[in-house]
Amino acid sequence: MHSKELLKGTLQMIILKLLADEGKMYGYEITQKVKELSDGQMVLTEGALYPTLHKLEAEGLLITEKVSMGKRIRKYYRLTETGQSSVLKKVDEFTDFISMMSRVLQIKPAL
Amino acid sequence: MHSKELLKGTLQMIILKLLADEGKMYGYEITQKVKELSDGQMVLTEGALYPTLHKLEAEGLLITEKVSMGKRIRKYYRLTETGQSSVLKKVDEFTDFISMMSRVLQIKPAL
DNA sequence: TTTAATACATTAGAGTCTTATGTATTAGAC
DNA sequence: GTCTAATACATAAGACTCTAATGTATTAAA
Repeated sequence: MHSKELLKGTLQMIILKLLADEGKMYGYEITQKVKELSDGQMVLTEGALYPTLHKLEAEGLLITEKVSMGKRIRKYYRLTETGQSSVLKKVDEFTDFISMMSRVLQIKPAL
Repeated sequence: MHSKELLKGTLQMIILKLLADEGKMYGYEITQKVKELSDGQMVLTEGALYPTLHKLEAEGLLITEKVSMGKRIRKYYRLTETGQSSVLKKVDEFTDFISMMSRVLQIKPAL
């Protein structure tokens, strides 16, 4: 399945939505959760994930907290208030996008 | 609504699906049909449309037919057999994408 | 007669992702 | 005990797709 192009523009929303549901997560945990929820269909690459996390942090949607697990460091991410309102907006936009696409393609996707 | 990033990767499919439904169309007609079906929400720009049409033609999914309307020339596009089977595959991939995203985001979009 | 719509097209640049590469720790298999 | 896979972070070059800008030309309508 090379529907990878369809994933463009969804990564920010996925990260934000997962954090909204889970409270706080670290990068690697996000990749595993996405893999689990999609039954292995969707695999986030680090080259996409980390730059996106850093960007969302720089934009003030996320804040970080470093936690030492022995010698290994985990960087937990959490939504800011701005981030919380942003999730709602992005998910709404996505459902609007789906219904628009269904109309343009003239299909009725069964969920 | 800046959900424009979500549109990435959907243009080829939209063009192919419209041609599958309509038989043959010319570029400008496609932009108008998309605008109509999406109630003005989706506007194809020429910079995206024409390169994509040319690419699909080069890949053998479309064939063209030039028709003179007085002094103006219209270039009609039509699916090849390869194009026809490609549409089915791409639309299937899109519905799979939607159901996968619904699971990952843990939402139930109402259509 | 001038503006908007029709109709084609190209190009520079932006944004997002993939692929490749790098470092280091920890758990488990043999 | 040692090697491999999994865990955990990160950056960088390049590909791909789109936007915004620009260009040419015809036709309909105000």
